[in-house]
Amino acid sequence: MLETINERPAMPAVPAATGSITSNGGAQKRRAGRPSAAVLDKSGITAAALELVSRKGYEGLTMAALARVLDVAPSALYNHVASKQDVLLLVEDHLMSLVDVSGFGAGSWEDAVRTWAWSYRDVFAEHTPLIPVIAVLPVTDAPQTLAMYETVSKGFSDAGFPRERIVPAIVALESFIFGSAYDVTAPEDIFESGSMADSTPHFTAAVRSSAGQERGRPADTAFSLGLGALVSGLGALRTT
Amino acid sequence: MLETINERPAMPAVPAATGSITSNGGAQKRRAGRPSAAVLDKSGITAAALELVSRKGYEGLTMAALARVLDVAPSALYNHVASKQDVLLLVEDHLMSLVDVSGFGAGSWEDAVRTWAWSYRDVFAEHTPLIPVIAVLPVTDAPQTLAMYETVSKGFSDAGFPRERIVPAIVALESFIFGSAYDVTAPEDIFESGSMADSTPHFTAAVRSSAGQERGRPADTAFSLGLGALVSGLGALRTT
DNA sequence: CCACTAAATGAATGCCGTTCATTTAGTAGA
DNA sequence: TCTACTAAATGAACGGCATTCATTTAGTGG
Repeated sequence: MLETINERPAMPAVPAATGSITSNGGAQKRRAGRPSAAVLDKSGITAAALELVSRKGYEGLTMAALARVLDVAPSALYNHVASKQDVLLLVEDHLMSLVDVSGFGAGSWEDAVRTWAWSYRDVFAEHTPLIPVIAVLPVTDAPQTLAMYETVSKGFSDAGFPRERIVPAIVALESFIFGSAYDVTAPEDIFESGSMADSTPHFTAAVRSSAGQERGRPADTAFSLGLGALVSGLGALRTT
Repeated sequence: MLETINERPAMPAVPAATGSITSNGGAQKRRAGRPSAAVLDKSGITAAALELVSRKGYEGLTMAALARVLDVAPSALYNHVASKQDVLLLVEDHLMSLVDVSGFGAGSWEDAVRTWAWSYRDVFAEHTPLIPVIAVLPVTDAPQTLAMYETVSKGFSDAGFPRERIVPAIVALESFIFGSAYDVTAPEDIFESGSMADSTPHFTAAVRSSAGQERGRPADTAFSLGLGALVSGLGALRTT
């Protein structure tokens, strides 16, 4: 019965951004002698990178293309970011503000986790090239990411999780979410065994059988199944 | 009590390879006029790529470097593979033969899944750049991968899984495994919130608390926790 | 010995991220 | 108003990358 309590939440998985790209957080200290009309700043670079990605995908996100969008020479970008990796970090942190954490503090812990997990997966399914970046990104450099973790941690704590289990539980859920985000991008026929079908009878039968019965995308079925297992398994760790 | 039944299996996670790199499966049809002493073939390219990766990592795996290892001009590689992506595919499929599926058919379904999952994660934790490749790789082109799926599918089927649930269950486990493989590569201090610690009290407390109590790598704790939840949750789908 | 062919060659191409000496243009203080 | 200072933009260059292609090399069946 896992799937019946684990349907996708009805709320939009990707609600309006809570963190808009307006400024770089006041970190920029205006000092003597500085020209007032800087063409570039981190928030502008972030916005341009996001627009470029949505139009051309991540292969289209090059420093040259980014500079062209901003009507600037490629080398000018290096006055504001240290590397292309830095640009990816900016984008990644912004995306974290799109993840829906509104369920924490509102309803049950289970519902909150499900809403969070679905929207988290949906956001990064569109941005899988950033997933390797996240794995290496120290949260210090990523205020929006840190804000998300704070909200989620509080939600777990309030739900009765022992403090020392909170981080491992979140990490386990995130691992599942990132892997599932890749899964969304897989071609539909990825499991067609083709000419070797004869030598893999069990697998071929399983593939055919699941393909027949599916409502919606295969990736959604697997995500729903795994998320249900994780929510009930991890939920059992609560002490209250 | 999840963790007590979910300890890492005592068996070596990465046993001796069952599939050695010896030939290209007899796919090469010798025809009239062909010179007998070809310097290159797919298995040789795979072995060289693997050696290169283990010595220099994936940044070191370039077509030029690969050609140098094989004592050949870079362009010569293109007589045997269509692209660098093709090389990655060859490597990826070989790695699948290193995943330990010996538990299926031997002990309980739970133990078999745990052994498989730990070794699967361990193999790809050393090869995270291949994870995006797997997501797009049709199994047709990957005989070792297909062989693994066949063994695992049979294991699930014999354990009493309804046919239509087998593929989604495997996909859910794999998603968790891939995400967890990234987690292994994360720096230890990735969650140090640094100067922003004051504004994230719950998260900071959770991080400190888990860091204190950990036996072994943090990634292992999270993997153990999530795997336990998945195994018990998915195991409940069995009908016998 | 010839005709054929798989395979290796090496030069060239185009794109990439990045560097750096130089120029531009605004501002604060005299 | 002039001068000194500085952040930011410039454009040419660099080295590395995957990939292409006309050409050469060297075995083999007829």
